[in-house]
Amino acid sequence: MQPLPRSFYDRDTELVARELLGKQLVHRVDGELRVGRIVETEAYLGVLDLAAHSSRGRTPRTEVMFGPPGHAYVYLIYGMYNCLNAVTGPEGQPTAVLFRALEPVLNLEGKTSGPGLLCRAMEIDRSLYGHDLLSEDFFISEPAESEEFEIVARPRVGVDYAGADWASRLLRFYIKGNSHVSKK
DNA sequence: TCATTGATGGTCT
DNA sequence: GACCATCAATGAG
Repeated sequence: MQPLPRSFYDRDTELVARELLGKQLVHRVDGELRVGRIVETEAYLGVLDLAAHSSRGRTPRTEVMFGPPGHAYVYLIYGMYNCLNAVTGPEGQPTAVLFRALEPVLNLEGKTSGPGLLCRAMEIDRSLYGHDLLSEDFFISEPAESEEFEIVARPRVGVDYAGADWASRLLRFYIKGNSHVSKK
């Protein structure tokens, strides 16, 4: 089990969002590995994407997205939940992929069918902001054995504020038929 | 099953 | 001061 190479993330964000499906998110906490299979993602396309935090400009919060790919963008939402993203694309292009749901593989307790819930189960919070995903305690890897699956594309969740054009784009991806996907 | 609402605090204006 | 890439509880039907 080893991290995906940085070149995996340094590509088109929509492609990375699709290819992250079926991969394994790994976090080592207190020497114990927590592992989940990624079953749902969303792509955020940067400065032009009015649903993306980075479209509001470079701020302390969005800073990491302007840096090199393969790093974690973690933010607090609604004062209660953390959300995890992987920074994608070349340095200077503030694009990222949001992790929306996992299928439990190892040492996960509680629900993982939502971006806030999966962070809670994986024990991911803002202390991991900017963390390199090519590290030995927090990374994404190929699964031990891969299964065949179909990908479904749908509009992203909770981004109506971005206007009809961006809110309706099919930038949410999930594994068809998987019971851990956050919403039908 | 669906629509509504409260919790709770960082971020940006 | 307004908004928010969420979730669970509530109540109506």
